[in-house]
Amino acid sequence: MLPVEKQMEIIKRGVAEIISEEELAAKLEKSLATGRPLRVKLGLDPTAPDIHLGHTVVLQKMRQFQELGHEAIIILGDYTARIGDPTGRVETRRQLSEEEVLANARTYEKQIFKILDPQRTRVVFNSQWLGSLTFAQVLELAAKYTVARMLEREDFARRFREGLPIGIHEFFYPLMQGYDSVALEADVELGGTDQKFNLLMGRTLQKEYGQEPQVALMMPILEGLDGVQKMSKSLGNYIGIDEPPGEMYGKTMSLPDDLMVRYFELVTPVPLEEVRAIAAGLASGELHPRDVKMRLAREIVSFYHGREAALKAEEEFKRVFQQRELPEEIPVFEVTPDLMEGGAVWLPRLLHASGLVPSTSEGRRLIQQGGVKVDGEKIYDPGFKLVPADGMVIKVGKRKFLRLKCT
RNA sequence: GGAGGGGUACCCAAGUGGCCAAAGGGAGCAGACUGUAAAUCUGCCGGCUGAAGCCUUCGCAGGUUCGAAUCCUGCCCCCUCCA
Repeated sequence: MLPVEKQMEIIKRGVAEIISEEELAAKLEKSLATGRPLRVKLGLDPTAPDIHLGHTVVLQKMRQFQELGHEAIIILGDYTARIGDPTGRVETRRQLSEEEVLANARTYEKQIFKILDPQRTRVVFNSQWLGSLTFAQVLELAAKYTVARMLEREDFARRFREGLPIGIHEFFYPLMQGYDSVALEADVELGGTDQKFNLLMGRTLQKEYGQEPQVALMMPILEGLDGVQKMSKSLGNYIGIDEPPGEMYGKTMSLPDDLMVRYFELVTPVPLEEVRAIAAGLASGELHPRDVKMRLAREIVSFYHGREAALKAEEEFKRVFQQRELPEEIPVFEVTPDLMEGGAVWLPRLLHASGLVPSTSEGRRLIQQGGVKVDGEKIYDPGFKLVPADGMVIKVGKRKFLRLKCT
C-alpha cells in the first residue's frame, strides 16, 4: 500500500468535497498500520440500467480506491427500487418487479465491471438487510432523526419552501441509505454532490448505532454534451459507455472546449500531472484545443473499447469531418418501385422513407437550408426529383449518409 | 372542510375573444466560418406532394360565438393559505 499522503493525493483528484479529510487520513493511517483495507461503499439504484459517463465519475473514484488496495462494495438498491423512488414525482414511478430488478442488476454489473475490477468488488443487494427489518426496528430507525433535521436537506428544504409536495415515505430514503452504511460498517461512502445529505445521514446513523462514522466523499456532477445541464439520458446529452466507438468519439468531439479538462480529470485514467500539463498547455495556447479534444476522445474510447477501436474511430472522424470524405461504412437503402413516380423519386420522400428525416416537410426544410447532398452535390430545390442510380450516396447534414441500392 | 392560484409545444415561459401554429429563452437541427459534431453568427424548429391552402395542437369533455389557448359548465391533476 502507498503511503497516506500519496493515497490522499490520488483520492482527492476531482472531488467536490470530503467530510472530513482529517478523518479520511486517520482511517488510511489505521488501514496502513493494520493492513485492513477500507470498506468503500457506493449505492446504485437499479432502475435505469444504462450507465453513461456521468455515472462513471464516481465509479472511476471507486476504481482508484481499488487500485490503492481498498475494498469496493457496490450496493444495488433493489429494496428502494422496488418501492419506487418518488423523487421525480410528476408521474408516480412504476414499481419494478423482482425479475426486472434482477435483470437490471445483471446489466449493471456487466457495465460496472468495465470500470471496476470484478475480483475486488463486492456487489450486494440492500433488500438483504432492509427487507427483514420489523416495523418496530423501522420505528427505532426513524426515531433517530427529526423532521427539522430532515428539512435541512437542500432538496427537501427547497421543496418545502416552495410548497412542492414531499411524501412522508421520502423521508425514509435517506434513512434507508444511511442504514446501509450501518449494515456494512462502511468506512467511506461515495456519491455525487447531490447525495450529500444521504451520505451525512450514514454518518449520523453509524454514530447512533455505535460505529465510527464513515467519510463522505462527494464527486461533482458531470455536465453533459450541451455543457450546461447535468449529463442524463432523458436530456439526451449523454455518452453511454455501451455506445459504439464512433459515436463515443464523435460525441466527445462535440463537447464545448471549456469542459475538456474537467472530463480528463473526472472520466479518464490520465494521470493528474498530465492533466495539469494539458490544462496549462491550453491556457498558454501551446496546445491546440482540437488536438486536446481528440486526445480526450481517444482516451475515452480506449477505456471502453480498447486502443485499436479508438484509433479507428479517430481515423473515421478525420476522414468524415475534417476531410469531408465518405465514411467507411454507409448504410444501404433500397429504392423500391412504390417510391418512384415516372422513374424518379421526390427527394424529401426518399429522405423520409429511408428514415434520414422524420417527415417530408423536415426533408424539404433541410434541402432549402442546403443540408442535403447527392453524390457530393448540394441540392437546393425542395421539389427535386431524383433519378436513383445504384451506389448513389445521399448526405444529410454532417453526419448522415445513405447509399442507394436499385434493383 | 373553507378561501385563493395554476395546468400552453421537447423543457422553461409569454399570451386572457380574431393580428395565434401560438412571443422569448434553452435544447435540437441546418448553413456560414473554422480548430471538431468547440465558439460565434444566420436560418429552421406540429403535420401534409412541395410552401398556396389544408389538417391537428394550448389538462380532459362539452357549450356560447361568425370566430376560443383566451368566455361558460362539468371533470381530472397540481400548488398556497386557513382548519
